[in-house]
Amino acid sequence: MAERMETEPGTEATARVPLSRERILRTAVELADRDGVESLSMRKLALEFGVVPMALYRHVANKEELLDGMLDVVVGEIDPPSTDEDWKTAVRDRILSARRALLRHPWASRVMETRTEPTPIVMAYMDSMIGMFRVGGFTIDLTHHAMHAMGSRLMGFSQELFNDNSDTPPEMEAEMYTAMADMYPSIYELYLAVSHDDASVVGPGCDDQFEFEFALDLMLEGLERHKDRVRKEEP
Amino acid sequence: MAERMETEPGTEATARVPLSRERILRTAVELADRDGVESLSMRKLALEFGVVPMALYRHVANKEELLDGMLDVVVGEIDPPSTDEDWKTAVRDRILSARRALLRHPWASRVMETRTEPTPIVMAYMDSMIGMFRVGGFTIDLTHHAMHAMGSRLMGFSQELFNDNSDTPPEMEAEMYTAMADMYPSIYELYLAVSHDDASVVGPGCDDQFEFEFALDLMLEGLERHKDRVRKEEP
DNA sequence: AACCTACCGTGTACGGCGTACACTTGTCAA
DNA sequence: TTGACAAGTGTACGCCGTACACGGTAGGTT
Repeated sequence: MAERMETEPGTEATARVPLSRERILRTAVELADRDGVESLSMRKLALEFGVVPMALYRHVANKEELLDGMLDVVVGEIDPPSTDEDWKTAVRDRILSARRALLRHPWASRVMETRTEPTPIVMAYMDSMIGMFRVGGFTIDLTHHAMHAMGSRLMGFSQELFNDNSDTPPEMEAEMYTAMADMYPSIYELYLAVSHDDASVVGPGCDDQFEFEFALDLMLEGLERHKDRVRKEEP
Repeated sequence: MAERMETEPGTEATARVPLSRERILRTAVELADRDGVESLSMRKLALEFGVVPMALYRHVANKEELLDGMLDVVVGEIDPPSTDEDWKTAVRDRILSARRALLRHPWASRVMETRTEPTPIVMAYMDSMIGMFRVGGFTIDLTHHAMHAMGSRLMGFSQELFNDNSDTPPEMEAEMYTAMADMYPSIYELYLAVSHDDASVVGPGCDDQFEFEFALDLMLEGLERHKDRVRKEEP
């Protein structure tokens, strides 16, 4: 229905917009954004096109390949590296761009975890990231360590370690925490500190973006020190 | 069959070892270790006990709760914090213990990603980790940032960023990389450096353990500097 | 005009999954 | 003896991914 184009107004003759790998991937991403990747099935996706499930298999080999393709769409949204900045801000900006892409598609990081082989597009992303360290003056060894060290941050996310998506209302959450004070004293103490420190954050809770950048800068500064150390040792 | 106990030799009278939440969780962990968590199903798990699938539901509410319980088993294998060391080595040791637990059960980190709410056991782990920073002299704010910064490392793993579990033999892998040299020059350069640097590593490839500790120490040193900086500012 | 050939979507079917719900069976206290 | 309760059973439902044989349609060749 939604996928028909009237060739002439008032005519019964209609033509489907033909399926294509691109269209399938884009729609799958939208569906996952809207309803969550868990509920994405080949059958529902086909329904979205008004088409029988097996029709999709002309364009993607199977569901795994569909997921790979969806990740490619997301990775494709990451900005290319800037060329007129020092390595540190260039890497920083790019990683924050990756993070933005993955926040737009919250399922993506979880799906990324399940992949065993990178697609060419992901490979290209890694490659250019390695290149950024290299032109920044990193030795190949330090670049290697840096890539490992950045770990998940390279893909623009780090565990939010239980993203606070609970469906409990805030006032009840406070109650819950005070009830836990005996059992988990340190968590409680941290909760108190964070929830009373409303100055820097809008409302109680923590500023994920700040935390992400804190960790990122910790790593970047550490890497910079390593780099300079190596420089001094081989004058 | 395997789950029967002969009460008397030669007698047909046999008694099942009764099901229990503990036994179910342990067996599920073994099954996931052996065949991968993807292929773990309630039906196969029941089969392992020679029991009908629905029997399991007397002991675990549903599959989600089963997975939660399995993670609890894994987290239960993490050593408790040592009390007679400085914070840095204590935190370091504990995280490496967590990493060992998660390497023993490679499915665990992936499943952890899919959880939305922590179990009490995971909460307790977090709590005691927070406590380690606190007794180490961290302010509550810095502790907060530290917990976020350690991110996945707190759970003992960081992305291995495409664990090299490919089923291609090593000699073909070399070929593959050289074929990719034009497309991904930086990856190729890195590959060359790593595969020729056999001195520190047994065989070509990279020493994941070394990389993990490199990143870990980068973070710990960065955190230490932050801590000392705060100290000096408020004498 | 007749026919061949590719391609692309269809229809049917299979085996596997999680789990709801009603049932039997075994155990033990009253 | 009975009756309650817990533990395991059997059946069934609605999902899922996808193998496989089929039909229709457009374009090129004869």
